[in-house]
Amino acid sequence: MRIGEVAQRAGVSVRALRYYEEQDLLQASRSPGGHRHYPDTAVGRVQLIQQLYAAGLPSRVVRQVLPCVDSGEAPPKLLDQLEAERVRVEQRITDLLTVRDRLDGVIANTRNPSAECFHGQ
Amino acid sequence: MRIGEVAQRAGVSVRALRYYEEQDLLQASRSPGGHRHYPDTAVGRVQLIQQLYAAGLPSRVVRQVLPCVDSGEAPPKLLDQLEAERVRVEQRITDLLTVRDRLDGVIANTRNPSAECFHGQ
DNA sequence: CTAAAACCTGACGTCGGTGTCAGATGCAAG
DNA sequence: CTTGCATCTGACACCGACGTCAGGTTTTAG
Repeated sequence: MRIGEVAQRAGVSVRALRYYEEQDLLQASRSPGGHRHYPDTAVGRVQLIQQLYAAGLPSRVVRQVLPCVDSGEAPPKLLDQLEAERVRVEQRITDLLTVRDRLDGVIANTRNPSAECFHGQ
Repeated sequence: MRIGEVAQRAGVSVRALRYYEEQDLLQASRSPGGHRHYPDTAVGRVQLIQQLYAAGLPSRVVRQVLPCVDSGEAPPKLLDQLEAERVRVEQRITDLLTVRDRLDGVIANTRNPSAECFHGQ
C-alpha cells in the first residue's frame, strides 16, 4: 500500500505520514525507487496515533506508548511514565467535564431564562 | 491589586495576564503612571480563562464565551457557536476516555500479565 | 515511449500561548 | 532624594504538528 492510499483511508495528510516516520512512530519499507510501502495494519496504527495526539500526548510520549499498546504490556521501567500520563489524561478529562457543564449551564439558561440562575463554580 | 499579585494568586505568569488583556479577555484599569490595576474578581476570571484554554478553546472562542459564562446567558446568535463548542468538547472527552482505557489496559496487563490479553479497540 | 500522476527530499512558513530580553519608567521604603 | 523592586512597552524566540512550495524522480496508464 502506498502513502497516498494510507493517508486517504486514515483521513490524514501525506505530509503527516512522513512526519510520523520522521518521529519513529510509523515504519515503511521502500520500493527500489525509494517510494514508501505500508502494510495494511498501517491505517489502524495511524488512527491510533491520531487518537493519542488528540489526547494531548506529544510525539516523544506517543513513541514510548505505541509499542506498549501494540503488545498490551510495558517494560516495568515505563510504568511510571504511563501512570503519569494516565493522571494527566484524567486531569484533562475532569477539566473538560467542568467546561462542558459550564457550557451546558449557559445554553440551558439561555433557552429557558425562567430558571434559577446558578452561578456557582 | 497589581499584576504580580494576580499572577501569583491565579498561578499564571505576568506575561500571560498581559496577553489576556491584549486578547480582550481581561480588562484592567491603569494607575496615573500606567500600571495595571485589577479588581479581586480578576483572579477567578483568570482561572476560568485557564480552564477554557485547557479545554482546547482558542482565544477568539474564549472571547465570545466569557461574557456568557459571566452572565449565565448568551445572545441567541451565539447559541449555535456554543453548541458547536459543546460538541467539540464532548468529542474530546470521549477521545480522552478511550485513551485512558487503553492506558489502563496496558498498565493492568503489565502489572498482572496472567490475565487474558484483550486487544480490542 | 511518453505524459501525467504520484512520490521523493529538503527547507521554510504557520499558529497560539508564552518565555525572555532590552531599555525605560513608576512606586514604596528608608 | 535615592535606592531598588515592580512594572511598563515592544520585539524576537520557541515548540509541535503539520502546510506548502520547489525542483527532481518513479510509477502507471495509454
